[in-house]
This record gives sequence, C-alpha cells and structure tokens, in this order.
Amino acid sequence: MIIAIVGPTGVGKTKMSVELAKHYGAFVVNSDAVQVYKEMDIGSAKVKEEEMDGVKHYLFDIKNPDEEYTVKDYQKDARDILDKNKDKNIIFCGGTGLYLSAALMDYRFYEDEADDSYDDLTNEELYKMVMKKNPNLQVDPHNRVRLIRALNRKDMPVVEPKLLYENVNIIGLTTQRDKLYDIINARVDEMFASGLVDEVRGLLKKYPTSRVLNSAIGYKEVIGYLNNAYDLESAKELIKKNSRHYAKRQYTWFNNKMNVTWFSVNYDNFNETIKEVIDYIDEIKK
RNA sequence: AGGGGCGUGGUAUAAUGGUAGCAUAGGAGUCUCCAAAACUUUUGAUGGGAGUUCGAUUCUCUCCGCCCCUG
Repeated sequence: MIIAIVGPTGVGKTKMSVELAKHYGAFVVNSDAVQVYKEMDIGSAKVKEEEMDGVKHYLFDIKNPDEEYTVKDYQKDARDILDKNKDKNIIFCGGTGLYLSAALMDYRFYEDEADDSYDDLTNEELYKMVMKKNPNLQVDPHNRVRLIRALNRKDMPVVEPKLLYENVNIIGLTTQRDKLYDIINARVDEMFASGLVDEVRGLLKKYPTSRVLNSAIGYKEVIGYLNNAYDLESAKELIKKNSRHYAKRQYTWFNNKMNVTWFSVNYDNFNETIKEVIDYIDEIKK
C-alpha cells in the first residue's frame, strides 16, 4: 500500500507521516524538493531525528546543496524504492506536487536534451522560435523558463498522467486559510529562534555556488539579509509572504492535479485527525 | 477649548469638476527534469449627510474620526 501525505507547507504532514508509519509498519519517503539536501534543516522544516521515532526515512539528506537534483532524478530514486518494496507499506510525505506526480504517475522525461540558454534573445523571439518548431505547443509567451525548455527538448508526446501503482491513497491535510497563515508565520519566527541565520551563513560559506540555497524559501531571503539587501525583519516578512504564496500554489496543484482526499486538521487534538485518516484508509482497504 | 491640517480598497499611496490609477496584501489558475522554481489572472476604495452644478471624490457647509500647534 502506498500512502501519500500532501498539503500546504506547515499544515502538519511530517507528524502525520510518522504516526501513520508506526501504525502501518511503514517507512517514510520524502517528496519535498528541498529536504533531499543535507544540512538544509531548519529552513526546510525537515523532520528531526527524534521526531522520526524509529521510523525509517528515505530520500532525505541524499545530496549536498551544491549538487544538482531534478524531478527526473527524484522520479528514478522514488521508483527504485517503490519497485524494491512492492509488498510493503510506503508513506510519501512532502509538499512538492510535481515530484509526487512524477513518481506515482506516468510522467516522462527524456535523456537527450540540448542545453542552450539563449541569453541574447528576448522572450518574444524565443516564442516565435517555439511556434516555428511546433505551432501546436501551448506555452506562455512570458514564461522564459518554459520557452527555453520547449526549444531544448524533443517534441513532447502527450501522455495521460494516470497512476502507475496500485493501492495508492493520497491524503491531503488542510485547515482554514487564516489558520494556516498564522501557523506559517509562527513557524518562521521559530526558525529564526532556532538559528536559521547561522544555518544559512554556514551553508553559504560552504556551498557558495549552490542553486538551491538561492531559490529555496527561507534561504534566499536570509541570504539577501546577509548581503545587506534589507534588514532582518524584512527577511522574516519576505519568508512569511513567500511561504503563504507557496502554500497557495500547493493547494492549486493538489486540488487540480491529484485525486486527493482532504482532512481538516484538528490542532487541539491531532490524534483525532490521525484516527480519521486511519479509519478512512482501513475502510478503503476492505 | 481655540487655530490649522488630513480622511481614497485590508495597508500604503496617485489623480481629477466628466470611466478613480499604481503598489502590496487577499482570491483563482497554468505548469511532464531548476518546481520552495517560472508564469497567468482577478475581487475590493473616495468617512456620513447636505448644498452649488448637467455632472462632486474634487468646490462649499456640517457632523464624525485622526494628527499638529497654542492654552
């Protein structure tokens, strides 16, 4: 059986994953794009050793922050684990929708891809090139990343994103938006109290060329502060804002790309929420 | 209390006697290898009342609220 726990950042996925793993004798597989990196602990709200409670965790801390790791790599790693543990209970936990979709559904990536960056061309010119290459392709003309990707890759066949595995339960945790934002804001303050600035300072020194450090929420904003682009308070506010936006995008993905069964989290009695989820899963299994 | 100033989306602001603009926050969405990324889109405002006027957010009066100065 595969259980995927999804939901916005801060909602309580980590705790749920460990509790379900203990209940089902399962192990946890990370599905978060930042938590695959070593040493990025505080800012990514990575599960702590003591929180794991003896449950095995995979695909956490598998790369250094200056190593490249893409969806394609994740897809391969996750499927290796799935294929080697066909009869076991596996719990995916993490907020990167694309990673989960790529692992569980028929997402296809290709080996042979050019690597031109088209630095000297405008978006408009790129868009014309894309249209020339494939007039049927639907790409946002303003989205430079996608335009370049469209030019670099071979023609992409349209594949229906159907599930490739049996017995998959996608469990979504949610709460009222206002409540979630309160949680997110409070969690950011806790991160700073736990030494986020020191973590980032150390990582920046050790991995000055890291891409993920400069794009992950909680890290890029502190880097701006360390570079004197703004003060500490602004960095905090930025992280909160970006986290809220991120949470919104996560909802969009999970609502529209995956067949999620949602559970509203009871923060006063989390055991109640755990029980609801377990009851639901057991009902499905019958 | 007297004198002066100011009231524009949740917040910060712009403008005008004739469609109230921008930013930010909020909502919705796209996305098959940088995805905590990169994009698209959208709700919402002239403090209340009266007057002048074809027409007032703008001018006048009044009430309310806030700020400054004097006592």
